[in-house]
Amino acid sequence: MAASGTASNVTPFPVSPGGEAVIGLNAIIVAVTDEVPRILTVSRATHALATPAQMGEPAADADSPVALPFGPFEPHRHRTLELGLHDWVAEQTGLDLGYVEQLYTFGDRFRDPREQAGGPRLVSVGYIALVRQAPLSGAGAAEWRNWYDFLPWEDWRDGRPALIDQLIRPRLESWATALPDAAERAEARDRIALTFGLDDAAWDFERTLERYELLYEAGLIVEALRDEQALARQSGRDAPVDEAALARAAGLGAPMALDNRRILATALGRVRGKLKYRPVVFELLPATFTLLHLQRVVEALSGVRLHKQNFRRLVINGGVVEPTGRQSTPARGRPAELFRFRREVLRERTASGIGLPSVRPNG
Amino acid sequence: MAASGTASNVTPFPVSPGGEAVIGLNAIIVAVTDEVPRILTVSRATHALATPAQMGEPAADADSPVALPFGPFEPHRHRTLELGLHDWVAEQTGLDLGYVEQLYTFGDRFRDPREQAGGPRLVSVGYIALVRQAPLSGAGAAEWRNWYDFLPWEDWRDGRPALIDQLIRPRLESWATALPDAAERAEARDRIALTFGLDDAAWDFERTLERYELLYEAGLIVEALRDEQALARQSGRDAPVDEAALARAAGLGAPMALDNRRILATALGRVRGKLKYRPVVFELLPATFTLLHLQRVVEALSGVRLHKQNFRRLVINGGVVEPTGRQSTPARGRPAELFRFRREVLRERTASGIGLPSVRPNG
DNA sequence: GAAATATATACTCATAGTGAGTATATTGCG
DNA sequence: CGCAATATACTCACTATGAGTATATATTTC
Repeated sequence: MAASGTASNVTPFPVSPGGEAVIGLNAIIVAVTDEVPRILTVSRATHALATPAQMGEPAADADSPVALPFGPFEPHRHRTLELGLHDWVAEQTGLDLGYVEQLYTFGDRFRDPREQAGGPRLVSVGYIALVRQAPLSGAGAAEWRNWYDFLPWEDWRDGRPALIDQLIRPRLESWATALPDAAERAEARDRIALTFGLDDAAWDFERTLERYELLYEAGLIVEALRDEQALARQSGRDAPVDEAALARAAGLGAPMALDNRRILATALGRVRGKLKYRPVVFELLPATFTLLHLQRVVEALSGVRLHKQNFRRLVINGGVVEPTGRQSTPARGRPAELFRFRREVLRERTASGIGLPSVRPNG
Repeated sequence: MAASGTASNVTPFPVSPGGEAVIGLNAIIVAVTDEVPRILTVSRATHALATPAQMGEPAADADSPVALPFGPFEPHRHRTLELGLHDWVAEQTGLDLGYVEQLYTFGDRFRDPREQAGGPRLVSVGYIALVRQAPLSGAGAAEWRNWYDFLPWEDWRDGRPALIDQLIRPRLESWATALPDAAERAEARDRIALTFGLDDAAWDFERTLERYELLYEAGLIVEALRDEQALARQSGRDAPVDEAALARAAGLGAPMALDNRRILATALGRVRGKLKYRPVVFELLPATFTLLHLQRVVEALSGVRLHKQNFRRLVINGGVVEPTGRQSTPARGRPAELFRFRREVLRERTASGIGLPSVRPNG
């Protein structure tokens, strides 16, 4: 408003008549190494838009939350949103993104806290990129982090994570119990069991966003407490910091700047869903790989273990891979045949993904 | 640039440093009546941003292309993008949107031709809305149009549409033949057969965007000729209107303003994909319905015919619907039982959609 | 060198799901 | 009544899936 309120005198285009908005681009850059799904993060100090100094806040200290790579969208330089992303990711990290896919556009009020101080609405278009390796360079202080550091309840490869029974379940239940209305309480308990695969409900590894949102809503997440704080402070209300709640929340994964952890949850769900019906895993693998290697990457992303023999059958009979004739040279055990991705399937069959089983009640 | 170039003097926020961009919202509002999938369109004259008069062009005449409902995003009024959409759709059409889902964010250069004349980049966040009925009111001159008016090659309910063999195939093939490189030609022919289900390739009803993009790339679509014209004119090149090509292109569906037909193709693919794994059809149906009614709606959207007995089995065994005990009163034939949607499945099973078969080579 | 360990690969088998039918049941209508 | 039109039930072959067992080929250990 302040900035472009006079725009209508210059051009006939209505420039955000209801106030100002700026467009940014967020990159969720994914790689899998050593059976760990990793995402690229930047320290908040190097985060283009969210530098605390600009807000008059104290500069980012050691344990300031990390953020997803972010860059402005520059219409004059870039023909498309995706090309814009490609360019500044290359500048900041030295990575040349291969497979890129639009994730979602995030535009909720106060997702950038500076909006409370009269700043513009920050609308971010999020993109998922799948890359092969992890040699970083470039201007930004980027770092690869384990995806499950931020969403630790999502990794069921070693069975149901202990923190679900030890921390999440009791806290969610006491939150549900504290709800005013009886019907609301019942519905909340239902929702808890279903989203987290408790009792006789099955674990659905695609419901990542629902789980994050439930935890956020119940105030069990650092970001939820932080945002509540900020809102209270803004509206002049008394806002005592609940140190005990903060300490508890710290056990539920590492926090991130702004709503970046929500974006991460959205992205994980999207990637997991896509695995099932499009052969996207291969973007994360080298040109040749063993079937176990392929399986481990799928497991790392989906967060569940798969039946080895059936996985093999699925992937071979599906025609998604073909043998190279060469063999791996493992440290121990029998060598395995090296396979390559059959690029042709990208155009052939419609549903050529990597099949994933539905996980039964007992994980 | 002109408008908010002084923004940095007022606030510390980098407002589109690489030039200007404005955010808009596009609504793809879908209903199915009389076995016809319909989308809500507005005449371009009432289109909020794209009024030709604002560009000094001649006012919209009778056969000016229609457009998707469009509205600005007003950060001050609206907490979220979706709520903003909800509000101006209600104002313009009187519709109260129920199911709404974000589709995609479109931000390519020159998607609004006024950008060539120095206008800002128009970034549009598209939303799909599924609604039940079609009583229109409100300020805008809105109208329900058959979705397949714009994408006539997508409706295979009566077998492969004649225009694929009569118009699309020969024109695409002569386009492919005219390509300079031999490898390019071979690849193009391959692509044509695969995207349109020719020869021994199967028809994949989800590849709607690929088909539109192929037609656009081959210059067979009115919009492609129009955009090429505009670009040529802008760069000062000689731009003779190819009336013959335009006349031919008119046979391939009704054109739309801007890139709205591309948005429509994207949306159709999304809806078709979603039918398979989420029970979204019911947003388009009344509270109770016969199984045939349900099937016809699915067929209308997917564009293919389904096996009645198997559809019935799938939908009942899947627990997606439940009988009401009441019966329909048909004009002819045996009355059918009325069913209702089992809302519970939204929370229960993960994959409770309406199953769709893969269509075999001979449609 | 034999046994133990680790991994790869082949094969079986019960069960569920899918595609394509046939058969039968109800209605209105001439 | 006989017919057209629709609904509903049931069959059957085939394929896909989940969960195993069995066997092959490497390295490590004793």
